[in-house]
Amino acid sequence: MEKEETIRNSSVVQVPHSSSSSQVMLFKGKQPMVDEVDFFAIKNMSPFNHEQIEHHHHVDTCLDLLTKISPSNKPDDVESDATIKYVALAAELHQMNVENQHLTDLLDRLRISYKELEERVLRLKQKQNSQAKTTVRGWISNKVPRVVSDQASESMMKKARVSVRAKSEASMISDGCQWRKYGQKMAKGNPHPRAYYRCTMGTTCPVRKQVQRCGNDRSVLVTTYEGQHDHPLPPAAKTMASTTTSAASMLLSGPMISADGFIHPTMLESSSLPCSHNITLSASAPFPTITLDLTQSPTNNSSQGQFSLFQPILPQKFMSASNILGMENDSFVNTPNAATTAMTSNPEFQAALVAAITSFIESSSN
DNA sequence: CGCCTTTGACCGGCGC
DNA sequence: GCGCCGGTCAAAGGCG
Repeated sequence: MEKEETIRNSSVVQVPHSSSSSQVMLFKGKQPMVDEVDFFAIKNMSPFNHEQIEHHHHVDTCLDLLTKISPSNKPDDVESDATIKYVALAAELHQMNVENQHLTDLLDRLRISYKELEERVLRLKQKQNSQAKTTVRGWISNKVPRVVSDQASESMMKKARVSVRAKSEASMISDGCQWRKYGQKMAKGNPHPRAYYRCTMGTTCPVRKQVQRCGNDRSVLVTTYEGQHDHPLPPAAKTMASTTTSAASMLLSGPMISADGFIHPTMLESSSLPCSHNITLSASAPFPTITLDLTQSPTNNSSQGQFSLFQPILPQKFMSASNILGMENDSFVNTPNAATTAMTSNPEFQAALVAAITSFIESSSN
């Protein structure tokens, strides 16, 4: 009750930011007129480091919503409509705060897991080196499991796939890119053919995608993306590229790799990640695949669930996942490694991605 | 004519 | 070694 009262008596204003996104600031008590707000003063009042706010672009998730306020500062009736919106926003911010805590915990566990895996790889390398020295002419038996090299890891990164499941009657979802079909095959276990496309927006672009209807549900179109674009993209395509690239990076960044060195798709499932049912992982050979399931949503149903990906409404929705991470810029597609590194280093990525997708689906249903 | 799709052939990886 | 399978190639044909 105390928390709810606190939220009701809090106000939120949009604060212009240097980037394309805007900041949401929460104020205690009566909502100030925007003209009266001294943003620098507000930032200085924040219990958080000023520079931290500037760099993280998501101060909203860090605000303390539990602070008590004086009853004399309740908003009056004239402001009730706006207050309702503020309350909704404040509640959302609080929810994000909780999710942030969950993800922080998850990140801690992943760090531990990564550390253990790193040590294991190191031990295996040392063991392999010692074996090579003791073998005639350094010959290594192919019976000895080979340690994945850095080059192999890089190759694996390129081979990582992001699969998007969406309800659609169209033969192909619109994702803002230009594609050329170069093959079609019948895949085992699915009565529907699988079509192969390559990106034609760049002469040397390595990005490919496969489109196939789900064998169990014909209304579900499964689009699998592979590779990273090597050319500038239009905004709609950029949002998709950033989403799939970061999803692939998330896939390979370690969440599903445990201390024993093997991939465990169930790790995310058992984690505290919110909405984890929307993201599934496949460790099946030869390529690791992350699946973003857009067919299942609390507000989704069979009659409203059909949509085309990246209609005009979508860029903003997916952009929110990029914006919240402060990486919405043109250089992104040309610096995938840096971008994905930045993205995976941010524990809020998964929640932002899921939130963006969920938000889009909800918008499509309305 | 250029670009696209179609479709059978071909290739390489993998399991038996 | 062989067959299966996924993925790609490239010739042929369609379309604007």
